[in-house]
Amino acid sequence: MNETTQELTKVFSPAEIEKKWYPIWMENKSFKPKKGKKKETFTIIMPPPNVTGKLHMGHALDQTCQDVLIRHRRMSGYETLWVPGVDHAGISTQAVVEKKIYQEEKKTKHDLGREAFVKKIWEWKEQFGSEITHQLKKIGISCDWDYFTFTMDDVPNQSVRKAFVQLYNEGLIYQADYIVNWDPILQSAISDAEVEHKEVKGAYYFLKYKVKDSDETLEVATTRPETLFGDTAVAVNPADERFKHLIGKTAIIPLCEREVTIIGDEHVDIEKGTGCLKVTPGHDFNDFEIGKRHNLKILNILNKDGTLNENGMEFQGLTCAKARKKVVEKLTELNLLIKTEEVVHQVGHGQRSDEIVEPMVSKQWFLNVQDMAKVAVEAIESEKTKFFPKTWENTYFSWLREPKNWCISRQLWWGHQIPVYYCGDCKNTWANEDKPSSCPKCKSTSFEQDPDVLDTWFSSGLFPLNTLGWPNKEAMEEKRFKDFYPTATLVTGFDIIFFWVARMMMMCTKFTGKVPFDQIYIHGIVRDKQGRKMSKSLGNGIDPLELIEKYGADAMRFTLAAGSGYNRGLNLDPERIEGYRNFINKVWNAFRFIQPHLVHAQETLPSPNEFTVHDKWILSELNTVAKSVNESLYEYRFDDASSAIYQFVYEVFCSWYIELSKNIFNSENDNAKVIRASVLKYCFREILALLHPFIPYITEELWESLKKPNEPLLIDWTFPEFNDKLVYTREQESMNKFIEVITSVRNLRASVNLKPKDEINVEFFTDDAMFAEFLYSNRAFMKDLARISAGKIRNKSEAKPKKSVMAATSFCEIFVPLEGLINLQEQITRIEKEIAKTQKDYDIYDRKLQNEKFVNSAPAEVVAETKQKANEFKEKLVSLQESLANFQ
RNA sequence: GGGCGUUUAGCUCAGCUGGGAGAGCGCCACCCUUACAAGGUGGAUGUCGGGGGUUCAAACCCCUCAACGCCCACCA
Repeated sequence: MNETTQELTKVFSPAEIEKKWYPIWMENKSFKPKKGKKKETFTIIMPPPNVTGKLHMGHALDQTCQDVLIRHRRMSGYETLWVPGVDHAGISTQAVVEKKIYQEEKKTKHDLGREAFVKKIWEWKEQFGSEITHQLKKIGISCDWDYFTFTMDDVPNQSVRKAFVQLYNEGLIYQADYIVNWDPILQSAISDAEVEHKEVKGAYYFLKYKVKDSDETLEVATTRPETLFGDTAVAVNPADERFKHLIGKTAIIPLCEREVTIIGDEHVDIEKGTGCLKVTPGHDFNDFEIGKRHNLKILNILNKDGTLNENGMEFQGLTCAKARKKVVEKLTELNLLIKTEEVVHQVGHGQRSDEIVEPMVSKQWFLNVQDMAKVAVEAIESEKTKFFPKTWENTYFSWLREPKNWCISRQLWWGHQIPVYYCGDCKNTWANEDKPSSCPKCKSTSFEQDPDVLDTWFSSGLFPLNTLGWPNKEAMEEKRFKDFYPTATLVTGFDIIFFWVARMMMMCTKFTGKVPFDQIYIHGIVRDKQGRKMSKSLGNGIDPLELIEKYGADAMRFTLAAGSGYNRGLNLDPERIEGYRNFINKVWNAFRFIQPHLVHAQETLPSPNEFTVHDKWILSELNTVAKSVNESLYEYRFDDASSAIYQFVYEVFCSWYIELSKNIFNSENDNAKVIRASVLKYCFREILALLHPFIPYITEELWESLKKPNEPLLIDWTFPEFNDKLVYTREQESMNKFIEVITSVRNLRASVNLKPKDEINVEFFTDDAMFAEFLYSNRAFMKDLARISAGKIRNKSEAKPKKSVMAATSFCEIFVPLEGLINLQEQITRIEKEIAKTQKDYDIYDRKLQNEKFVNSAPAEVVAETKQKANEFKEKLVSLQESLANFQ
């Protein structure tokens, strides 16, 4: 079947088009880097979705922004590379597979053993791990799949080992007994950043602590009475007159009757609580610090699963929550509980497990980030890397200016195992990139690797490097590390500025001396129509795959792009998607109109002396749009870019230029048809190019019918740019006047309820000679567009017809004689209203001009502009007033 | 407790370094006019959160109050 003669349906069907083009782009290698007309490369590293992830609106937005950018830069002549990947997501993947195995085999990971369990995870990954990738493809993303990187692949693993060993040997990675956030569900330490504080109802319990060899008792307030088994001191503020004299004495902890010293520490707030603090260095971050200052013993009272251990006496084996209840009961019994006050306070929860985290002291690996953080801060301060919008710097700085050393070890099995080895014979500890064959010190072959794995963000932090082959020389060569690093832009959400952006900045800069990206675009978070987060519990989630099925990927993409600028949220109303789907249908139908006329079109744009004013005007307008779209896309203003094109295609191209073409195609003037068809074709091709980054499928589909045989696919074609040869300011002005007058006539028709079929006579009165001439030469178009049967053009001084309806612009009066048809009073009212409105407009400017201070202090051009506006409204006002006088 | 942000038409939001308040959707009226009813033409709608200040001029700059949202912070 011949494409060009095939009847197109009135409504486009996205599904077929989408299915058709993705494989063609792939086959054509369009997603691969290619030298363009510009020298620079343009690289984006995709934030890798979790391997366990399901596509959600956040991904859709993230991917859309990146794809718009990459397609725009590709068409603009940069050598583009967009690297996709998937994250191994240590905790969540391990949890998913653990659950699955338990459901299917009733076995725990411990039943299987580490090796077998990890093998199971790999099997799971092979089977289900590419689901998210398939889903991403439906959006139409044009990344280079040959670069696809899984964060547990060989090269990333190598990069992690290399980075670790270097940091270790520099003394930046150290092992320490330190208080960390312990997740009792994961049974692993987690980093500070992975703790979320949530409001929880609790209570202050006021406890009685006896002072040894004294009648005095101390009143201690706590929300966690069950931790008293771990108390190793009681602290007061040394300046507190109430308790000063007790410092150095001994207090007796209730229940366990342990004797501890009463110490003085500045940390204790005299105003807060009772001014008297129980110190539990093993299970409280502050107390840990106090303990260090005073050399206190650390007592661990918890097991790894968060239950009390043998130090908990009779409460051993209970969870903290249960133990708390029992302890309170017991204290009440013993009359050691003074009172209880209910309180709502913030309690840390594990980001993944959603369980209360327990501060606990354990041996963990830490990365000293102090110096790296300084470098990362400096990179932004000196604008080596820029945030868009700039305000997100604050979030970045707030984290990096007071960095805490990063706890990088996790007690999991799925992840990059820490490359530290312990010699069983000489007790030597060392870090090694590759699996060693013997202890470097004593040559013993009896050694063990540290069982812990690294925090997932440790490997993510190296993603811009290892996706491009680092540190493997061959891989770097093959992946052209030198050409594509540093990358151009990072596109991501503000929720992972700490987790990911900061860490990439620190680590990548550390190992290469170069910042990983020139620019960082932070987009908003997709929320529902009412601005609420999309969540399972609210049931307000919108599934991108359902949207794609219902409206098409293009419509979804355009909607997301139109909503993305410098905002922090994108409240998605499904009705908007429908609106943009309709817009795409409009483009489709514009093509349906043009298509039959294309037989007349020349291969290239006609020479300027053959252009009509309409041609010059539309080419100028197109030029303006191309300019603003480019500017917007370099500033990540997807909203401005998409609305500029939308406006142009809908209101300028379809509503006017196509309408103005109908008269020509209905005429017998073959030459005019050739010119018009050629310009239409040129414009429409440019429009498709402008739209392509946003709505790639439909544009590629239509391009197929418009491209010359030797031309590439649209994805590989050229993005429109401002062309100073196609600027026709005079024609733009004339056309704007013409449009204003036609709108006025239509307005008049509506005011007397004329049907489209009813044709009218119109008399135009104008002293603007240029406009009069323009109007005369465009009279045929005026007739069609305003549905006029006959018209006259006269000077303003000539006599106006009686019994007419009238409208005025600043340069033209429009009269429609309508004897018998009009209600005189209605028309008078209408004109009076118009006069009032115009008077108001005029007054605004006139008042300014009356103000001497304005005339003297405002810039000359502002004054001149104001004068001109005032004159225009004055003219319109005079016309309206004269005409009203005529009526009466 | 600290920080950031938001408040503009019924809804979702633009509004760049101060110079006549905008868009989309929705709404109203009339229309199946030969690309498109997922359409056409025309129309209505706002004390730009409140109060003060700077300025010839404030949605925009400064101060202040209020409401809402987010992030960070040691669970007395």
